[in-house]
Parts: sequence; structure tokens; C-alpha cells
Amino acid sequence: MSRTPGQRAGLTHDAVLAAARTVFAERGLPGLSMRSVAGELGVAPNALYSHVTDKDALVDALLDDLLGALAPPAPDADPVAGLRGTMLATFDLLGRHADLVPLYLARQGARGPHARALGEAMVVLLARLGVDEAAGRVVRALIVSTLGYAALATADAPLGTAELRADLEVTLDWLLRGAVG
Amino acid sequence: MSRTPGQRAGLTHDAVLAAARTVFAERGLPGLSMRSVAGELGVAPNALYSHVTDKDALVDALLDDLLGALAPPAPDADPVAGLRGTMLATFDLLGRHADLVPLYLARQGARGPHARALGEAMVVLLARLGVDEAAGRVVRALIVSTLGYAALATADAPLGTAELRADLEVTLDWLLRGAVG
DNA sequence: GGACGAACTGTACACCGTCCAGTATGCTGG
DNA sequence: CCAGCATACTGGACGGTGTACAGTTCGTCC
Repeated sequence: MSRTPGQRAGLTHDAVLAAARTVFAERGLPGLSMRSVAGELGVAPNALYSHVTDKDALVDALLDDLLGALAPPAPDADPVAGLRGTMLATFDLLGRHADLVPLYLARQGARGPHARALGEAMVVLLARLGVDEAAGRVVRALIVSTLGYAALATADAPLGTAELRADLEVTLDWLLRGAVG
Repeated sequence: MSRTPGQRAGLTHDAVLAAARTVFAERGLPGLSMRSVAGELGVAPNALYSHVTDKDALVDALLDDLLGALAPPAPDADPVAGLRGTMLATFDLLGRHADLVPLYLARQGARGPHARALGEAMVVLLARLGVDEAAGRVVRALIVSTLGYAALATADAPLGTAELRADLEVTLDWLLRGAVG
């Protein structure tokens, strides 16, 4: 975090991302600024721009990075249970990082390797349910509801997280029944 | 918009809201600042704070105001068609104001008189379908998907608005079938 | 007509993202 | 071993943000 001046910090893209993760964990989204991340690294704010093109790009990386905490469903698991479980785990993960949910929505669920891996695992499970051509549509429907309910749970609602999670479970059932049946 | 100095502007909450609407229409969400709204009214930025507690509150009002463009479904219309139509009309409206979609999500669909009126009209239609105790849940599911798909349509997706609208139609059918059947 | 409260202005603070110009560093070829 | 060079990084600045504070001016009511 601190260096004797005149030495290189030896930053990397990953180091910047890690610092961003730390700052976000400690101070939330409002506290996540280029300046705060640079401060965490003991570095001038503009130094980040050698490793990250934009604050937007940094946030993109942070969003996908977070999805790395999610284990993709095993391809040989029960398909319906795997899909449900993945979406509920996503909901729970997002609940722990409420600030980010609107960002996921705005960028349509975050591109990036982790997100892609999850999507592909879901497609595999759907194929085993006989859903093939419409798989993309179903994945999208599941994700939309999951992110949407997470967003609702984010704001201080008349409804608590538990109720919304129950809602999500029911909704997922409706969607899967509609898609498969 | 301009006054000889020394005269009162005679602002009201509604005037501020109207100016915000104008600024947003002309310059989008990034261009919507307290300063720009004040400029539109020919007034110092802080003058707004006599009529609006916060930028957040102003945006809240703007969000609900926009929903005023939506006609609630008639209580004696065909329930399924009314619900579907309302959600699709909402999707289309949001498509015309893409910047705002993440904000709706973040505030869980915007409270306010217009939003409430829409919700209540939907509950009435659901009652005629025999959905009573679970009506709130169903309304939420419909709204979540509609907002979610609107959010996806907002970002420059691999998928265009037309495809996502078609997705939404299918999803709404699944949800309604699941809820009613 | 004098007092009062609300509306509005001027100024300022503490931030923000990011650009520009410069400096120092480590790596590479000769 | 040394010159040259690309890269990493710093200092400083620009233009923007939301909003707090203190002061002035006005309309209204007793």
C-alpha cells in the first residue's frame, strides 16, 4: 500500500481490480472512485489509467469478477434443480452486493468470462430438458427475473428479502414449467 | 425562462418537475443536473431546494410522472389481454426513455400516484381471474419481467428491442398461465 | 406599516472522472 | 557497460457534480 517514493508500484490490471474489490467491500458503490482505488494502492489517481481504460471498464471487470463466486451447475445434475439452484444462488449473491444490481441490469447482466460460463452451463441443462432452439430465450427469462427480484430486494421495500426470494422461487417454477411443458 | 433580476421566479414543485422533464427530454439523463434544471428555469441552482428536497426526490417525481402517459387498463376489459397490454405498453414506454430504466429497478418500480394506480388496476383484473391472495405476487412477477426486459433492451445488446419484446410476450404468457392455471 | 417567513442569490466546499506534461524507472540492443 | 526507449507513474489542472451556508429581497398578514 505504501512505497518509498521513486519506486515503481508494479501495478497490474488484476491488482487494480483487487483494490477495487476491497474498496467496494469496505465502502460500497458510492465510495468506489478512481481516487479511492488509487489511494488503496498508494498511487496517484491517474496511475490507474495505465492499466484500466475507464472507470466503466473497471466496474465491468468488478461485476464479472463477483460472478466468479458462483459455481456453475454440474452438467449431469438434475436439470431443473440445477437451474433453480443457480438462479437462487445468484439471487443470494446479489443480495450481498446490493449496490451492484442496478449496474448488472444496465449492462444486461454483465458480459465477461464468468458470466458466459454460467450461461453456457445453463444451456447445457436446458438441452437435457429438450429445450434447444428456445434455450437462449429461457436463459434470458430466468436471468431477468432473478436480477429483477434482486433489484427489488435491494431497495427498502414493503417486502423483505425472504418474501422476494419466495416469490422468485414461484416465478422460476412458472417459467420452467412454461418453457418445458 | 429569464426574468429581470430582483423579481421572483415564482417556482413551484410542478414547475421544477416540468423543467426536469424538458431537460431530460432534450439532453438525457447525463444532462439532467440540478444546474441544468435551474438553468432551464433561469434560476440559481440552489433555488430548486426550496421546492424539492433532493435530486433523488426530483428524479423520483420524474419517474412517476412519466408513468402518467400510461392509461390503466379498464376494469371490465378482458383480464388477460388487459394485463398483457399494460405490460407491453409499459415496455414500449420505457424503451422510449432508456436512461431511466435502471433507476426504476433501483427504486423497485417507482412509488407514486401513477404507479399505484396502475398496480391497483392490475389487481382488479387479476381478481376477475380468480387470483386474489396471490395477486401482489403476480403483479410483482409481471412488473419484474417487464422492467427487466426493458433494461436489457436499453443496453446495446446482441439482441434488438423487437426480439426482446417478443421474449417478453412469451414470458408474460408463461407467468399468467402459471399464476392462473 | 412593521414584522415574519419564504424564495431566491452568491459563494463556497468537497468531491468526481480524466487529460496533459513531465519524470523516473526497468528492459533491451549494441 | 552503456545508450535508448517504452512504459509506469506523479503533479497539477480542468470542468463538472450535489449541496450547505449566509445574506438579501419580496409577498403577505396583523
